[in-house]
Amino acid sequence: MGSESGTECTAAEPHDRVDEAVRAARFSSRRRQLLDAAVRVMERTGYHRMSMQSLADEARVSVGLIYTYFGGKQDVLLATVIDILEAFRDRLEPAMTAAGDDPIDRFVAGFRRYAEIIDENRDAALLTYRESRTLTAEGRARIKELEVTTSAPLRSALVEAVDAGVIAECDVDLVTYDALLLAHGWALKHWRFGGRFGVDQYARAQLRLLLGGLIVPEQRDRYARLLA
Amino acid sequence: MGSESGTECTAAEPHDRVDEAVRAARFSSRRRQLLDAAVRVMERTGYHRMSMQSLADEARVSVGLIYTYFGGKQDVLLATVIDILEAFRDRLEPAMTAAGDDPIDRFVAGFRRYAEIIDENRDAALLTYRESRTLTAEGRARIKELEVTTSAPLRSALVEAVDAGVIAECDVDLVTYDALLLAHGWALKHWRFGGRFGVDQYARAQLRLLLGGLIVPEQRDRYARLLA
Amino acid sequence: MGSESGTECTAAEPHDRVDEAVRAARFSSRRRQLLDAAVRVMERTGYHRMSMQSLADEARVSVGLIYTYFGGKQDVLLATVIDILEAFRDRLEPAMTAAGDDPIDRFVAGFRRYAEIIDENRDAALLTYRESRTLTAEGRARIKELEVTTSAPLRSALVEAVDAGVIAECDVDLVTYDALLLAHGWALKHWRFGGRFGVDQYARAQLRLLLGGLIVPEQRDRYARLLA
Amino acid sequence: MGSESGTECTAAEPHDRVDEAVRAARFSSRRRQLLDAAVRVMERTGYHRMSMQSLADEARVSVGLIYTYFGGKQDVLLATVIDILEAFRDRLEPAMTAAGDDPIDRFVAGFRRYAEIIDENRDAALLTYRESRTLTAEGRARIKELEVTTSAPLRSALVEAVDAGVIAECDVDLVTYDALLLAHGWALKHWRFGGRFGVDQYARAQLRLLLGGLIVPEQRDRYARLLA
DNA sequence: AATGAATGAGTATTCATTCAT
DNA sequence: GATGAATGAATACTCATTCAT
Repeated sequence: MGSESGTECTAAEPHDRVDEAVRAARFSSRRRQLLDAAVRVMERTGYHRMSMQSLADEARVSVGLIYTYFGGKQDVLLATVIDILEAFRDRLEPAMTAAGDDPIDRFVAGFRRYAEIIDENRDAALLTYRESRTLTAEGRARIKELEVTTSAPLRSALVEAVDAGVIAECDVDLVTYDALLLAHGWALKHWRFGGRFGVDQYARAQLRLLLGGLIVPEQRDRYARLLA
Repeated sequence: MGSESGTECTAAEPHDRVDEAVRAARFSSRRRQLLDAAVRVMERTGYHRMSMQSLADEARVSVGLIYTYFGGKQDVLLATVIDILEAFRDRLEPAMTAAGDDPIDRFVAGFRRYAEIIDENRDAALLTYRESRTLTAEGRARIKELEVTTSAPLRSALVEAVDAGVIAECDVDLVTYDALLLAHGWALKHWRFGGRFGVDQYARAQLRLLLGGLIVPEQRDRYARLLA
Repeated sequence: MGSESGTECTAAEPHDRVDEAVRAARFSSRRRQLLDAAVRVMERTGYHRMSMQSLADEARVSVGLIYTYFGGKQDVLLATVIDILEAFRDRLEPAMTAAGDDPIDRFVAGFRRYAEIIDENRDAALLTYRESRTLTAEGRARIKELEVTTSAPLRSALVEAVDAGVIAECDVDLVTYDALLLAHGWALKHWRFGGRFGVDQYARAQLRLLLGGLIVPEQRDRYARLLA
Repeated sequence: MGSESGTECTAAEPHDRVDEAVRAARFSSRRRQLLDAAVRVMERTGYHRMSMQSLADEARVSVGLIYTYFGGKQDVLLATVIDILEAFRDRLEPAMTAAGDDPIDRFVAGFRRYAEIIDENRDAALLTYRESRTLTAEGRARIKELEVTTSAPLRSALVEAVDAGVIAECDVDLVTYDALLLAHGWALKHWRFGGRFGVDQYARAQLRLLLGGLIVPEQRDRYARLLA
């Protein structure tokens, strides 16, 4: 607390700062632990069947502790969904940047990475669809915002491609959304297509469909490898 | 069944047949009444927040009566989802048949009708996505089956189109599924695109995307009106 | 419900009326049963320690049923307190009327009856004091109102006595309140005085104190039996 | 006690005595700080709604610290009530002594001071009534004892007055209790009379009532100023 | 067939208390 | 002495389901 020492206040501050940092780190790691447990439980049982007790058990903590880190059950859901969406956001751009300057290449890389992430978190990815109704209007608004942010890089690539005359004029918002929807389709219907092929093939097939009609005839040869 | 009539035994049979028919009709109409009420309540509150009491209130019956027509709350959900899917199934084929012999025309008509039905029952259409986890494995299996049946006409049209060499070789199951998914997209993101355009335009845009890359170059002129 | 019979609707109505009456009676008796149980439990444990389960057990019903008759735990408290106050209100006036026309006699009779009722429900009578803070502002307002209504006959008797010149000018509201307070004192300190004397003597002693200073010297002889 | 000092054994004693005094003072001041905070919180929310966290917040200490100074929540309540009663006890006698030798004058001074203290701590004064049920039998016994101690000076004055023939024979315990009860009435019904008059007037009115009937006719002139 | 009163298991949330630091 | 993170028992309230009428 506010120590009564007069001279050592300069030394006190960094100590407090460290203390605070340590505390913040502990707080974060607990939250992480709880969010991870929440995803696991919800994958097993869905949000509604998840009891706070089962979440506590999964995270190896007491029920009460959950309420130190989250406002309540619904807040756990919101935080979980946000956490997932942030993972998408944070991992999409690097993959696209690594793909070079060509907008189509970047779009393709982005879509692939997106599909891969979904494949890694198939059940988690579906929480957004399934439980959005459960959230408050505020929570839903927050999520819609994040969805827009997340999809921005894919959208930018499309805009560039249109500007460069590589793909035909089209409603980029709609196409971006279609891409995300088809990517989510992998999680939604994995029970049906999972046995038939892997994510890679799924992504390739969907990209062919998406881009097949969009890339202008003159550019088709250039992207033949995608359209084959 | 065991009616309490004692004296009219001989005349009973034909009478009972009529009775039975009347009874069956009443049974059906009550079920209809309840299913319609269920859809309305679930549109408002979702399945989990729907209490049997609120369902009874909406249908203007007593709670107890629901259990005469359904096995329980989950059974109401299953019946509701099945009811919706059956509506899809029953209304899809007529629309496609009316579109003539051309497989592409039939596919287009089918997709449009599908999108229209979704537009008419936007919230109901999403129940499938949202609440599938709630159902038992058996219920889910039943629904998957119905989905396949429902989509069969669209799939057939695609197969025909491939056989006729109008569209390129492709995974027809996947394309059929993509079509359904994009149609559902209208319900999923109505909040985003509903203000921008109507179902017709939405369907047209999605069809352009779907077919743009599939119709072989030689046939493009013929379907120019779709691809413009 | 709305029967489809056309001719017998005149017969239907009285039936419904009876039905409703029966239902209302059942409702009342259940409420009574629950309120009585609530008083018993609260006498034993106080309001805060009373769990809904213990209330249900005491009333020999299920927890859920309580919520059919009351809005919740706090509502049970409010209803209990109101019930007690209504008993006071309903039993006070008859006793006073029976005492004749003399305002002092009526006041004395009222105070005695009041003290008697308190003696019969010593713990219940204290709920008002103890738990008023627990109630909502609305509930408290309701109770204050009832307190005023209940004490009205006592107040009227005092006003009459002042008007008749039997007792000295004074703040009748305050004296009325003092009377009630001293009556409640019997419940509050029964542990202390209960062994020393009975309610009758308690009431007599308090009346002597209250009236001793109020009755004007000229009238003292007339009420000597009270002041002895 | 067993201090961890090892080297300074010989010099230890006087040093420890100082230490102990300092420690006791610190202990007392912390307790004071906590009791004051407790009164403030309970005035706001009542005992049951007061969480240990809110008490800690109010006192600007950690939850854990409370347990160093009190046995638990209920002990905080007991200590608070005792603290209040001790304040009454400690402030009553001086006021009465200052009033001189006349027993009536002393009683009047005592009652006035009592009412004043209640006015200063209206909510705290009610804790005794409201939460006595919450305490253990032991705690309640302790409080009853203190109440007797506190009221002793008032009682003595009455006894003297009776012995001096100034007031009529009466149950002094009861009258003492009535006096305290009427004084508490100020806190209990402040919402009703607080707007009408101040404590002074309240005390005067109640004293007139209490003494009006008790002071023997021959002495009335002498105390006319009280009975006017 | 229809009612709705009654049940009671299920569950989110709170909060006094402890204890490692 | 002091902290506050962690515990877990306690409990109000909900609601699917049953069943006597």
